[in-house]
Amino acid sequence: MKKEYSETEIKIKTAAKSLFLEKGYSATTTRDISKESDINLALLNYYFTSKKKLFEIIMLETFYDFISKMVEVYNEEKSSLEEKLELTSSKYIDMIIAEPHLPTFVVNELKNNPSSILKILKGQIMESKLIDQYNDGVKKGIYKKIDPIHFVTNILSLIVFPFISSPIIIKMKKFNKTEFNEMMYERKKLIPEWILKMIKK
Amino acid sequence: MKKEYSETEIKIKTAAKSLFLEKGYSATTTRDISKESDINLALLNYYFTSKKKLFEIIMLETFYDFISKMVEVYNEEKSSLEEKLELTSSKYIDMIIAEPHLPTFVVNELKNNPSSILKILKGQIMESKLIDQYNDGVKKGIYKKIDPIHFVTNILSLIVFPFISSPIIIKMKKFNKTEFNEMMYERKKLIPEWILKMIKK
DNA sequence: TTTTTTATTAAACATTTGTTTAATTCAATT
DNA sequence: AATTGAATTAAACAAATGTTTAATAAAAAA
Repeated sequence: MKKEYSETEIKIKTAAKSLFLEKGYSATTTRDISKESDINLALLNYYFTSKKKLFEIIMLETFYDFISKMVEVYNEEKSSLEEKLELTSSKYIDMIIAEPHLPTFVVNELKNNPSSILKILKGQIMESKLIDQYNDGVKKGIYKKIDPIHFVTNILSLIVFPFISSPIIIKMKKFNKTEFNEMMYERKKLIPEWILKMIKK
Repeated sequence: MKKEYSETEIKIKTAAKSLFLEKGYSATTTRDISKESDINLALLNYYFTSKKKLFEIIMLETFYDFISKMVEVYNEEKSSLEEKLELTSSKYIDMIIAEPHLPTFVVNELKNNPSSILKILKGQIMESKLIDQYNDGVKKGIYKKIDPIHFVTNILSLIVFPFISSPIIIKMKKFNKTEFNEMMYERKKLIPEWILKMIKK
């Protein structure tokens, strides 16, 4: 599954990922990538055939990393539902603070590159331990009976959307970036509490 | 404030908006717009000076429409907090179902066109009647005391993010588009309930 | 060392793209 | 009807862009 990349290939991929994340596919030129990675323009096609192929590789890897963080936690055997919520919230907020362009990139370029990339998702989330635990709670009568897709959607919404809409939030609150990040750190604790309130009877 | 547009200008704007929404600024060419609107290529610059200027006009109008829906409801004098939540939820979900590319477009192109466009927001939301009502609830001891930015953020997150991540949801649940829309109709009722649970002590 | 393969480079190529020009058509005014 | 100004058009232009070529340098194999 994994490919061994040469030093040059890694330089190209690193620069390309950074640029694609920041500006998107169309606004990034092969010359941008060449300059940023400090490699000759022709090497891009020599190693990756085309800009599009290079993009697809990066897109796949990035999306996989993005989803894996969730899938891993959701399928833990030992931890409780509450702990899974806390871990997800904490890990995702840290990850996106480290790479703020990540969510916009993922959701934005996703609609163009559909099924092939999304195959990763197959069953990994909707058949996870977390969903089992949620359904158990429903059976026990402590959680409301609603399609678990809402549950999963709400978690991701509360974590990810604030980053996507950060320019709006920053403007509304006259925040600087640090203050915005502090707001997101606050949410690490708040989101699991909110989610529990939402599902409890 | 409002400009009177000729028939040709409207044709250009309509086509441009549709394409910008679907493909974004960079991936849309002036020849695309010319073809889609069935007007001569040169007329684009004749009426709108440049692709960029045309985009800025459309961006501003679209963002204004997007925000106004919220601002209007949030500043109603008569309605209760609960009613405002229900109206916002209902109106936004209808609006986005009618134009599914809207949220991705807004959040995506927003990071490039910052302050000038975001001026619209100034005070309109954080100093709205809704926030007053929220703060009243806090004073009365029925709502938890948390920065109202979380309140506002959560509303928008639960409404908008599912649309942005619709390809993921559709894949996870093996939905078709109609089924996805039905899920969103369900959320019209659910979101206000959830939000109330989140803020109540 | 010689040969062969791989990696790297500068230049060129063919399209695409945003914009402009100059001519023509159309509509309104005199 | 003649004139003026606006609207529309086809063609051209210059710059940008993805990709390829052909030559050279470096590394590996013989």
